[in-house]
Amino acid sequence: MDSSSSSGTYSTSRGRLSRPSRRRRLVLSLSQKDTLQALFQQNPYPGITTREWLARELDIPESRIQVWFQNQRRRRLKQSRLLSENAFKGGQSQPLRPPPPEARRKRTFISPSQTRVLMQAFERDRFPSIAAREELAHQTGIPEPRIQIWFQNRRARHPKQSASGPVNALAKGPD
DNA sequence: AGACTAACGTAATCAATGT
DNA sequence: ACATTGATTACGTTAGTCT
Repeated sequence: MDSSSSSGTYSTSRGRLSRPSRRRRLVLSLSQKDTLQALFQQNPYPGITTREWLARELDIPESRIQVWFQNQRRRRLKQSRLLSENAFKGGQSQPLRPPPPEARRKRTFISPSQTRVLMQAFERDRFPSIAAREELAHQTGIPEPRIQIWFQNRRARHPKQSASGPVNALAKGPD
């Protein structure tokens, strides 16, 4: 399978018998990491414009850029905590608060018919694999990263209603 | 085998949109 | 005002890469 649509290399899916549920892991090149680190130093919270510019510049999907920044912020926080584990005397050690300057991604509109497709898929499987998500993306025309977010939000807001419990567990007891 | 880290999970929250 | 819901965050976990 190709694996060469970008300058980044993807893992060669070691022929796992169980179908992979995650997307193949991206391996960043040295120069890609360089650019990411440089931009991170300028702004650890890049907006959609910067992320999309980076995505084009590095030939990496924007969603992967976004995840890289999420992971990198965490690495930085952990690291700075180790450095200042007991040397917190100078005052607050700059909690790296998020002053979100740049604009977010514009809200994606999902039509009722698209929502129906997603709902049906959700009932079949609340944790769709990358293949399933891409299939849904193809069916609906919604980008796969947006579908992933849709499922995350859906799971959080519609918790499983006791799969093995009684069907009518709506009434929370009379008062 | 262990370190590193991309991918992915939840929970809370921000924010746009519709009522 | 308020409900709904997409987007973003911090933080924890899973799993592929590399030494």
